[in-house]
Amino acid sequence: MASHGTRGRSGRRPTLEEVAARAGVGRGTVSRVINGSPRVSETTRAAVEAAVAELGYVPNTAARALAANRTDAIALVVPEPETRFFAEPYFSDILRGVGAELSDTEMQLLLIFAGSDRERQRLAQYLAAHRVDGVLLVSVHADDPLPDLLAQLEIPAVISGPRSAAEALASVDSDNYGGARSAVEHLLGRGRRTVAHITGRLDVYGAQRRVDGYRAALRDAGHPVDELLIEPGDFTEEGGRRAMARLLERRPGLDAVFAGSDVTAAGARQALRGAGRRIPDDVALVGYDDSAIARHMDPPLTSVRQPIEEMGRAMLDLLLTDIADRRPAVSRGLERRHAVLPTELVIRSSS
Amino acid sequence: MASHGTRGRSGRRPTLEEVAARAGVGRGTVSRVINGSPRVSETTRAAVEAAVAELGYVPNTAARALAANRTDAIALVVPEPETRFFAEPYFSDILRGVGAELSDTEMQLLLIFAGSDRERQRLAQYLAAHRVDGVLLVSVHADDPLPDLLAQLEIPAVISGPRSAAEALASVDSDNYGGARSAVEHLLGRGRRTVAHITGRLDVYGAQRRVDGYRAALRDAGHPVDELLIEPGDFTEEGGRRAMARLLERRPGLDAVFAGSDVTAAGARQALRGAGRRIPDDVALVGYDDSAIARHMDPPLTSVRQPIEEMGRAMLDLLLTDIADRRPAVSRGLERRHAVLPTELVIRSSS
DNA sequence: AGGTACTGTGGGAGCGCTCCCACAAGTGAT
DNA sequence: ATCACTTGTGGGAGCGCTCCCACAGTACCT
Repeated sequence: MASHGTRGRSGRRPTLEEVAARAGVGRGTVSRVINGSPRVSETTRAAVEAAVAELGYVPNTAARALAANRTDAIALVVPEPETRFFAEPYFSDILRGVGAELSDTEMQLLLIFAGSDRERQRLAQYLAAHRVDGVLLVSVHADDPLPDLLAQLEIPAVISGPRSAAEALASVDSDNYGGARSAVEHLLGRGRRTVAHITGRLDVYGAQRRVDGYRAALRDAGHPVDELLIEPGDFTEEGGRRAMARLLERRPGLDAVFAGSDVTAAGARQALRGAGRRIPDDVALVGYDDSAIARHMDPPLTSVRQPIEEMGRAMLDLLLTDIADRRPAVSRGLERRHAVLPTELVIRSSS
Repeated sequence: MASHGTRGRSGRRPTLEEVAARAGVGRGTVSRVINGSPRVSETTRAAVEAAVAELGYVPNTAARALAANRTDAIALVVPEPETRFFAEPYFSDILRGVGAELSDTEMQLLLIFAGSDRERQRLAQYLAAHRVDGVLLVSVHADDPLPDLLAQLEIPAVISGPRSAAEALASVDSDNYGGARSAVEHLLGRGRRTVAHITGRLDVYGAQRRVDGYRAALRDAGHPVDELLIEPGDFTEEGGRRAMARLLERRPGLDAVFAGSDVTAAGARQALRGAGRRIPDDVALVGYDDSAIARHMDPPLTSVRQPIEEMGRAMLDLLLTDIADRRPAVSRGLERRHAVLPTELVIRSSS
């Protein structure tokens, strides 16, 4: 945090032109040095750099933005109220990943909440003004109009968790299919014969993929898929409790449950306890997310971990590429614009 | 989120000039309408507004910033690693207050972490580039160079929790003195005779003020201040435990403790339990912050609540005033540049 | 009638950059 | 020697605003 050069003398900040005069070169040359163009001789570069240091020159962002038509800023848009943002570690993990990756850059990250209608209105205005070069979108519901707005405005964007298999935006996701698969394979591997699944909200694409993974694991192991062992949940504790109750009624002989989330698993656990089932002795239980709940449950819950921080990093990478290519939000080509990161099964004593 | 006018037709955004042409007026007039100048006739204003709506005009922020030499953005600077930011409700409450107050404004809020040296470096660069019109500073340590940098760059700033009685920056604080006072008065009012105080870190000004309040309450009630009843802590649980142990050794007859924070109180509670003292029967306990810890302690902890969200609001108000006055970080006049907000004693069963 | 003041308006100048064209100087093939 | 590139450099034009001066028009005094 050293103070630079002669800055402050006059209160006015030095301009490119002044640096150029001081270094005895033209304006264009200083600009090239500042922006790291290779087309500058070593001697000239050194002279310019000296002048920059002496004057304490810092480029004027507004002027640059105006001339170059870019802002060097991107937004992380959270279409949720702030409370959820702070409550769920998911967001802070994403933020950490993005932040880490961003620190190598000149880019500025803006955090924008769009939970209320009011905030959404502001966001729309903000995007229309093109105040950011790109957008990172986390936790988007299937019917959210935000992606369309982005596409219409031709703003590069990356979404975490595609809304469907045909997601038009670039996306980053964890391998929901593979994660579910590994969970079920693990249960079968431990000798469980009747594995039930409490799903997440099925309007969430990731939840669908988990069901697919569940089915595939059973099929590949030679088990028929019993549709009555699949019960829809909604990611909530109460939903997990109810779903588990129904499953126990329909298939009292089940000996394992794969829940769509840790919270759901917590609900299921209560219902199991209520029915006098012991975990894992009578029924093995596996959750999804590897959240704090999983670690603190009694017994500690086996769960599928997603590399959330890495997902944040991957999102940023994709976005910066798009921005560099000046590509709009909707993919034109069909390149690898959907990154899928591997999950990891964290085995604890519930299974 | 309605889409505006004919925007998108060409991919290019309309400019002021185009709006002017459409409305049949000059560039200056459109600018006046956009910026809400009163010096425009009703008819003209209506015509311009119609043209703006038809073209879907949105001002170019960069051009405005360049011409007007302002950014319409302010930063909330957190000189802590992100982890603490998410862990402590203090920050999110401040953020909520600021956000609420800001939504009436055109201003943009940036959240900047400056926990690591690397991040601090970036921040310094950022501020030097004058990319924000003002800065909100939370949780600043006494020896932090940031306030000086702000003053030197002549950037308006408001600090939460002044660093001393002679704080040069505008500041917002809660009434630490009064809060401590009310806590001690409460204890005396319940018939306690020997009230100890475990302080916070005494290099934090607020902690000093709490000691002052503690002393004043005793004096005004006609109790002599026993210096051996004042034991320095450091806001941590371990510190509270140790301080309590020392107090019990020196003054085994004490019947009440006012702790500098809830966390400290939690530590004190352990030491008291360990020494076989019952709370509140043998020793009454009062904390500070009214955090989640206070509510979940056994027994629930009486604590001093600070209106944090309101503090955020107040900070923003002060800052916006300063920005409007184009005043630098250091106060020139001696107006009411130090807001102090009242605290509230939340009485629970620990006292 | 002439002055004075105020209101509303148009448009020039300029904010500090980037982009790009022009051009000088050097390099090597013909 | 000529031509064809390449490399490094200077500086004009222009990005889309705000600021401010100039001026027309109206109103109200002398």
